[in-house]
Amino acid sequence: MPELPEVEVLVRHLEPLLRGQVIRGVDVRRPRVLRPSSETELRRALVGSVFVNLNRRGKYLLFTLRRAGSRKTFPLLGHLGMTGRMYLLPANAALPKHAAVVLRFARSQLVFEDTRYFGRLTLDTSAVSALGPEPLDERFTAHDLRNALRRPGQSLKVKLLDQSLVAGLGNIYASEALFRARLSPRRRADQLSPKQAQRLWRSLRQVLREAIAWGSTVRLHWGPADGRNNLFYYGAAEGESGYAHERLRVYDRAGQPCLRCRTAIRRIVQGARSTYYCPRCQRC
DNA sequence: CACCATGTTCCTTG
DNA sequence: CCAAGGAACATGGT
Repeated sequence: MPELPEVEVLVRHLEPLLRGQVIRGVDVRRPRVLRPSSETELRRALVGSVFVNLNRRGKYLLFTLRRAGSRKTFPLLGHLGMTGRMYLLPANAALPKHAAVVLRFARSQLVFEDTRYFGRLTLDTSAVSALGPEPLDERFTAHDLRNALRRPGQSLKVKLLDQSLVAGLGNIYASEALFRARLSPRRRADQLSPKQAQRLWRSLRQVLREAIAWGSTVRLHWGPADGRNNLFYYGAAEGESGYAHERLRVYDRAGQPCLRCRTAIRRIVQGARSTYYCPRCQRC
């Protein structure tokens, strides 16, 4: 469930459900996702603690908890990796095949499910300090973006995925933002004019904001993965049939006509990952 | 069997 | 020392 918008929507959804919940038990089925925390470490910190709040930073979930009878709070860091999901189930519900960690409450349980186990749930929050600015923060300006892209010379697309420059963009929204800004993903990042940087800045924020707005209004499927792709990137809402990629204008549309000029969308590989773009609209 | 997949980190190569 | 590229992690879909 990864990029920034999905995490944001998940955080908004989960926060009111978690606040005040007391953790009675911790069930670790895949210790790998705790890295570098250990199972005993996590259990000792969490059992008896209560959820205070939940925030997002980049693609990370930041839980704040408090030990019973204490005023001091401590953080718990989550990351969904490529295939992670988090949701509440009734206390006695059966767990999915790829449940990685389960936090048990009196009447419900928080399930962290992750088929590929690339995600994390850990007491180590150090990764957050390496993140660049929040793209939707009002303090993040077009000038900041231009400076971030300035340093070495690399393609725009690859740079946008660098979480230390801007936090939260992933492979899908990086392509989408470049399409809207009409900038080539292959273009060197370090020589954008102020005007182009401004365009990219606006596009990037627009793409992320629209995705959050969309995910907030549609009824999403919060339960266990049912074998299909439940990402809201693809417009898969509960009770909806079909998976039209309507929301995405270029991603995964190789060979299809550009929505702006009808030229065939092209797929290239950059940094070992797929990039989609319109060779006509997105010139250097 | 082949290739692809929303992410991050570590290692090698130049 | 730095940047770029690749592999690894692990599972599933087409």
